Amino acid sequence: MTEAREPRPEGGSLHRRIIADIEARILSGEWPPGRRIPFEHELTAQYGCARMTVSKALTQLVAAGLIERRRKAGTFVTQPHSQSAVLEIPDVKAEVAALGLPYRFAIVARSKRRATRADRARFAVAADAWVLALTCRHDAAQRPFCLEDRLINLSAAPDAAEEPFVELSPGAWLVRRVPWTRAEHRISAVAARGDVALALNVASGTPCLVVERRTWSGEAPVTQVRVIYPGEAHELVARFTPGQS
Amino acid sequence: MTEAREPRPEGGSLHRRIIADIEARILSGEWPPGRRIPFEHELTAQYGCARMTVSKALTQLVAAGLIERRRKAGTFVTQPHSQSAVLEIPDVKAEVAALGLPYRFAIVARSKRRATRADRARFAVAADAWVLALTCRHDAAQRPFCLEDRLINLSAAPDAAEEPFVELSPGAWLVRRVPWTRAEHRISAVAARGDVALALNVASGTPCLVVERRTWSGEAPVTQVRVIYPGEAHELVARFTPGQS
DNA sequence: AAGTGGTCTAGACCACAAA
DNA sequence: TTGTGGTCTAGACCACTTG
Repeated sequence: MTEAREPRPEGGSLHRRIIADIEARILSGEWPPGRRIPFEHELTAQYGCARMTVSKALTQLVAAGLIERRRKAGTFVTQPHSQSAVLEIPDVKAEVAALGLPYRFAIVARSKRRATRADRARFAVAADAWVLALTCRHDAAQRPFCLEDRLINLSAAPDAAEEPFVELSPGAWLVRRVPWTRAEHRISAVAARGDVALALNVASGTPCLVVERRTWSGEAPVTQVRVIYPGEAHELVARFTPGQS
Repeated sequence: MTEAREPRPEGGSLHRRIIADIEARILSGEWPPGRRIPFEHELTAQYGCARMTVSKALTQLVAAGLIERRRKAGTFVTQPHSQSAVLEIPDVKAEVAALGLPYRFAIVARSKRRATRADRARFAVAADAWVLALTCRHDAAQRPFCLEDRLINLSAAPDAAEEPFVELSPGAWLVRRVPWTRAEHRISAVAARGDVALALNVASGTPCLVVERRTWSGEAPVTQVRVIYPGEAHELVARFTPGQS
């Protein structure tokens, strides 16, 4: 049975207030890394609530990486080790729209073939697999915004072979069609050379930001893409606020 | 009272199995974006468990971004919009150690001053605030690995003024001393010029990867740092597996 | 051996949005 | 108005780890 209890006074639910309280003590330095925080039963008494409510709060703080829990020993503030941040990788169209510029894309090269040795170096597809190679230029305000060089594993996305990619760019089309379970991104800086410099309309040697993404569905590779952003203007932004739950 | 129930057969707790089941249906495409998934009371019946157990599972799937919940309407598979990935930003020392190379760092410039106009452009510190500007070169195997240009707000970290930064690099020292609540990272590509090219021992114009990080504690700025990695070799890696909870 | 966290139950009341 | 999710309770048993 549920007894009468006081109404929630302030910012939302009780377990959120517990989270906020503990988080504040950790972030202020009052509870430094390594320090044991009160046991569940102590917090239960302190907040006058059921154990499950405290447990819910602490579980979320574990997920946020602020605390660690060990049976019999207790709950401890984690030692900060490596920072992690959530990197948003938007669709190029959305990215251009966010700048308030008109967007356009065009397929500049297309080739359906059996995977070559070079293809297999980019992406672990079977030697005899059919792949679709696409090069796509994305424009913002009639100027080159980025160049996309993509390889699609046609056994994972057979429909791609017949798709003209008129309405949707290859990336947007794939994200709607093929569910993926794993992705890996690599970000690096390169100098634009030859065809790339030409397509992006920059001088050879111009530094460019490169985002390479591989996507799998289960164990099967789906696509590999290399997006090249010209010049020093483009920025990827990642933010992290610990315990934003 | 708790009735007898079957022992947990397979991979862990019941709510984890519920998570795995639903996740599998979403990732396989069986439940496409926008589709309503069973109500809590249906899942409760299906798994023969209490409502709270289902709720716990669904709450975690919300946190993972796989589903959205609307009162009275139900729970729906989210539309994929922008991909997000967790970017690990390790300490430089750990980064070099991971390559199996000997690590060393050296402070190459140090200046304590009141914030200049240029400093305030980098970071929103008060006009009369004391700041510590540091330039630090990190070496791997006796060769320049990256160049760190840092500004520390001395009102947030007063001890930094007297710290020689011999044992720990400024970044490692700060992470241990000053709790931070918010960080923002910007990643871009630039060409090495002048002093930077000299310090990194590369030709002028060499493309470099730049990671700029600003850190706050509450509303107060703590530090701003710009880390420049020379050449085309360095890569930042980010991975994403949806719903790894 | 004892005490911690991990998980689960069978209820309950409430807030909110859709019909 | 109605039915959904949001939150909470007061128990319970179990697993693990440490002393």
